[in-house]
Amino acid sequence: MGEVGGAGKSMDDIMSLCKRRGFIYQASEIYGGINGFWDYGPLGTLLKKNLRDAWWQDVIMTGCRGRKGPGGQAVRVLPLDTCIIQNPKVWEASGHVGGFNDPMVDCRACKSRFRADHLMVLHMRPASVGKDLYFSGMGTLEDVRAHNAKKLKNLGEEHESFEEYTKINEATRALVPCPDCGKVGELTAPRQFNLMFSTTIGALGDPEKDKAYLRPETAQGIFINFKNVVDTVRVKLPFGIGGSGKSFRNEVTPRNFTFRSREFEQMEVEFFCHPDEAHDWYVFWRDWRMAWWESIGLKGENLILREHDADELSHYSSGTSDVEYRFPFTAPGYGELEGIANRGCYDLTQHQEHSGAKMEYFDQEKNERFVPHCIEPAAGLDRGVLALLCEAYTPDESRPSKVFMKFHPRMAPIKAAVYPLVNKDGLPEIAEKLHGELVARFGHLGMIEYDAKQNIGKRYARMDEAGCPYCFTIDSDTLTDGTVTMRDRDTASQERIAMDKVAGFLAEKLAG
RNA sequence: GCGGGUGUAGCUCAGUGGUAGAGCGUCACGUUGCCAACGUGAAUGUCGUCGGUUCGAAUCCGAUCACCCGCUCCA
Repeated sequence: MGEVGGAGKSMDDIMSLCKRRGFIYQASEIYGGINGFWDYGPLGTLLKKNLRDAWWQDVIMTGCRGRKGPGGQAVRVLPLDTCIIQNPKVWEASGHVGGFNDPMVDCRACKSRFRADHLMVLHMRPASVGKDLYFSGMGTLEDVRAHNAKKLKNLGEEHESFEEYTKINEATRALVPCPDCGKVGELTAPRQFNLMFSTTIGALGDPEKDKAYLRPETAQGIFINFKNVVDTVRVKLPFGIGGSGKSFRNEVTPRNFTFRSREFEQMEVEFFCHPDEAHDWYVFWRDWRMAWWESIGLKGENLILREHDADELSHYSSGTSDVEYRFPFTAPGYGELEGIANRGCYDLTQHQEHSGAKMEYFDQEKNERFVPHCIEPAAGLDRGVLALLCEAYTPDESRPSKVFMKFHPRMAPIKAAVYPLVNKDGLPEIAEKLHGELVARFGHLGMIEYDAKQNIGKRYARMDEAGCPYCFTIDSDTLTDGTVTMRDRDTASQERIAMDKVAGFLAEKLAG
């Protein structure tokens, strides 16, 4: 059954439309699927491309669409395309290898989580009790005894064993109490949490010795090339480096359609500046990124900019905001589309320490040497696509399709459709000519549909579900006065416009 | 990872042990000509997968996979 979210839309209905119209398919579907992976169909691929292209155009190619920076200067962002696989030391420096590599144990009852190799189990069989007793805690034997002091008070000093939870067999684990809540049998088996996908380099590679990782974020590729860019491109601080690409995370629980996928695409910028300017640039990027998502059709109360509380911030960040969208499955809450973080000099410093390469920037005018600070606007492309799909989905009982996809024209996979009202009387020839002209001019932006089959209502209805914003229909009047019917998706209204004005009309609408 | 639910045609679903179904969509032909119209016809299925019970399984049992929901997780 469809769960109706805050936006009043059913995720089940959206998913079924995505399949039906070729937006998104389950990956490896004919083999039963694969958890956490999704493929894009023809329309979905175009939608995703349009969103990615808009980001490239607006962020990289036109420097925030010409918006002035906090000091009134033009914003410069350079493109970069780095490898999914890098030297594993990159991920040691970034902190992705390490902390989360240890086996963990969860308590199902109180939800506490413990390092399995720190969790110790004390096994006793006191004569006074005559059966097996188990106690748990962290640290040394003394620590565990102290932790369980009350219970151990009258049980003496003798014990059968004292060992790591990881060394204990499954049957015995069921008898061990949680060190926090004391409930027995609620602890899970030790589990390895490694959110990075690993792979082996070389056809004869050793799985351990030649181990490498698929990147969990594109950002590190930018940091490790910071010096290259500074040294080989005539560029001065402040400036950004950005790009888009696939990243991979072994999510504990892939969920919510494409929202939390194990393979996903990011659009990230690292914007480098003087430490004193970092906060102003953070505010700039935060506000502009919010405005950008609004500009492509995510508006109103479904989109919010949320500043992180102090206790949410990473230890190195002095400010982080999320652009969040209220998806049907998060409502009344929100899900993150993009995080804008003031990361200080953390990343460059980490790489400087781990690699030994100097990450300092020398400002000749001020004769000042420093490690730049960095603002990171990091967006999820697939999440953006999902938000566009959810936002566009518009139930409408009054129209034949019962639903239409209200994409912003700039995002729409199909930009326009050209139809002869009837498939005779010379109309197809005129329609095909107009179609050809529109393809030549707008084909690089999206599909231009042509269809002469079936009645016109059916063709309009199909375009409603595909989210095509404008249909142009050639009829017998076109032969005499040169006008065509422009049918608007959102209002289903019709208007006659001169055929030679169609391209100009479309150009204006698609500009965004 | 835990708990609950679901899985039959492209989509929505019916089918509780005995020949695989419906509506919509798709395609063809005819008619019509500005909103899935009408008529006629057609194509489309590893019944999620594997195994078991049975003379016989979409149906009963077990395992497994996938998706949805609630917790958890999201460095």
